[in-house]
Amino acid sequence: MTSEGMNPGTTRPGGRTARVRSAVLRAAGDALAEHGLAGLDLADVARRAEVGRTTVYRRWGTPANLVADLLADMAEQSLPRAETGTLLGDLRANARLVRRTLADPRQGALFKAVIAAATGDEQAAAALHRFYDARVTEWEPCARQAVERGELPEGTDTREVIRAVSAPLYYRLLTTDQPLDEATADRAAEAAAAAARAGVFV
Amino acid sequence: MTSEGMNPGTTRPGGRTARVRSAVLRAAGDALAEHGLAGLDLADVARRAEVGRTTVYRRWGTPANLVADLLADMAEQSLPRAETGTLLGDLRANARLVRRTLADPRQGALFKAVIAAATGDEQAAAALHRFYDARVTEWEPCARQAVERGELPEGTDTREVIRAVSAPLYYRLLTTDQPLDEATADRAAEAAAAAARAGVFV
DNA sequence: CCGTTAACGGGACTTCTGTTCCGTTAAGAT
DNA sequence: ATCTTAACGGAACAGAAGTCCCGTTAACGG
Repeated sequence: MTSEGMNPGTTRPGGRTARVRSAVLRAAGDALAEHGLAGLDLADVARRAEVGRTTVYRRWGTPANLVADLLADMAEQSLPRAETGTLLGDLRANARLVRRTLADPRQGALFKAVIAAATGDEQAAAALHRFYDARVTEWEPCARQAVERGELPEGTDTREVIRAVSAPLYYRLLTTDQPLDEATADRAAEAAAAAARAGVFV
Repeated sequence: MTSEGMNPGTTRPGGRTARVRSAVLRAAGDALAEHGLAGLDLADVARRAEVGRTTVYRRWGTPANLVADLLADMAEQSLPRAETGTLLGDLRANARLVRRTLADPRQGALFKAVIAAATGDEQAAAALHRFYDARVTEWEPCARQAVERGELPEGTDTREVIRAVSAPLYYRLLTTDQPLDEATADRAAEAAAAAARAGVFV
């Protein structure tokens, strides 16, 4: 007796199933970047992925579920952090990386869409939080090393320092029509460094 | 000859038309707060507002347009700024106000939904930008007075100081599952003040 | 290599979103 | 107060979104 309440893709995850998944996720990413979350039509995704319409409905069911799976996939590819030797140097490298990602037309649109999905669905939100957790974990050592070097006060919340770098960039992307240029990124890094040095994050 | 390409509500904006608009916007806000953007059904909004389904489709057409109109309405009610006499005091008051708004279940959900709408529609995005422009304009004098008092360096971008306060709060709301407590708000205000004093925003 | 059956995919079917039509109500002008 | 017609609202209609059925394909175990 095989358990019945099992969603498809779990018993035989390899071969065709894996190919379908990656094709669908790629297609979903493209569709999101082009039309945003509101324009995400599962039938359209199936067509782009050259996969049966029924398959997409069966395995993912809703746009939000599809986005959640896409985020789980994105969380696996982490961007390696910098090692410049100074806190400001490392934070600036991080800020510029984030800036470049958000300013890129395809990636920027994709991130916007994914955030939109997370605002309306618990599972997508959880997936998004895991994604950013992974990113912060990758870069957190920059701040920890700064504490060890004596650049930052003992007891600093190092993860919060990393988040302080990204926050203004995302805020600008979402709430203004101002461009995300490199000067903005550098300013974000400097602001985070200044606040951290002042002991705001202890 | 009356011009034909005129959308409804422009020639006779008073009386019934105005009542319909405010009822629909209120209903749209409720629906957004409850089900988020994805669950925003125009038929449902019409039912809540006790208004003809056809009317909603004719005057707004899409969820994004409805959100854009809702934002235009929200932008008119601005929250009065504080006057504590010090930069940190004013920024803290602002941070706590933003925190309270975002942490409130109804308002927080509404803001999330509205941001989601803005990520996928140009008009909604423009309306959102105007909304935040209005908010920043209301609070910008706090930073300007700090410059005049000598608390901040000459040439500081005062609007950017105000934005620096909100950014971490929105970032936390969207990308983490951590609670938006008052300590977080105070930290955001202190970080912005520290960065501004260090001359990051000149 | 072969057998079992998980997962896929095409097509018919159902349900719901959004449009059109047209009669009714009331805003604004005289 | 009266007239014109903008705007509303119910009902019928069209089209798309999503589900179900069932035959086909291929993953995994032996």
